[in-house]
Amino acid sequence: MDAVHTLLMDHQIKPSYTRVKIFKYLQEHKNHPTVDEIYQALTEELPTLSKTTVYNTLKLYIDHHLVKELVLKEQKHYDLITTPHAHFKCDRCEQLFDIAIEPPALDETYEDAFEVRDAQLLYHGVCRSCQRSQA
Amino acid sequence: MDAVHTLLMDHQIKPSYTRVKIFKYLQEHKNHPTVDEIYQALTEELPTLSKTTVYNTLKLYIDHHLVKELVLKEQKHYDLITTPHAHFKCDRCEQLFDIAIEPPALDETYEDAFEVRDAQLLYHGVCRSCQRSQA
DNA sequence: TCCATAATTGTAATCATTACAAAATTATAA
DNA sequence: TTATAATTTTGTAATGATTACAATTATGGA
Repeated sequence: MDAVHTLLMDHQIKPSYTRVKIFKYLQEHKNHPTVDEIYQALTEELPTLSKTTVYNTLKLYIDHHLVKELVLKEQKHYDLITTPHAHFKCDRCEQLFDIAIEPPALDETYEDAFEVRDAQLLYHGVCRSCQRSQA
Repeated sequence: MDAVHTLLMDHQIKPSYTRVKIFKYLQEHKNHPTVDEIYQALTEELPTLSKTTVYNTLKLYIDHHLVKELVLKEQKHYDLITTPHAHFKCDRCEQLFDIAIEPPALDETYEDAFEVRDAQLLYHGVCRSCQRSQA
């Protein structure tokens, strides 16, 4: 039995051929691939693969907390620069809240490898009033 | 003289009527508006305003570090869930690097107001090799 | 084998953003 | 002032990732 098979079954996901392939691709390519990269890479082995399937499968994994989506695409928002701070976005009401936390600075391990020009810290979840108004 | 006029001039930006209006809108609406919200709000006062102008003006302010762009829109990337960690994105070569820093937890001030389900910490800047290969 | 269910595909629609060229406005110099 | 140059603004079209959705295909059980 395949470890990926078992893992998917454990999460009530039927381990179809395509799903296993996509999962293994993620295991073997930890460089945060995009949908297009996954699609391009697998289309040789799976000539009938469609991009929609890649989207669907990733969504399935995300819903089951097997995969994380890295940079949420949404509209851009604009802010007059004040002090560094973070934001909380409610996934229900879509509201954006300011949070008075500064993104942590990079320590010595990284500070000569990367010249940081900006940092963004974004929390996601459910805000108070949406928690209350839940059925 | 208007304070916004002076501020823009200080940053070598000609304070045109439209530019001042957009800047003041941001000052008076700190709720992180989108391009569309700015456009919709100002289109009454400035009936000939175009969305392109809003985009252009914001880009100008961003380049002069007067305004910050809040959630960068780009392709989504996918990552198998491991431990919480941060990322560094090089603005030159577009590469994405893992950073072993955990996004800070929300303290007592916020913890009963927000139910956090996810946090993303993203650094932007220039990576080592791009710093070296600069003219 | 037949049927029901689920998985996969492909095309079209959506929508924020960008490119670009034309038009309008403003500044400059004679 | 007038002509000319430079800049700002506009509007339309293109781009490109993502989603909607209906059609097709595969799968597993009776």
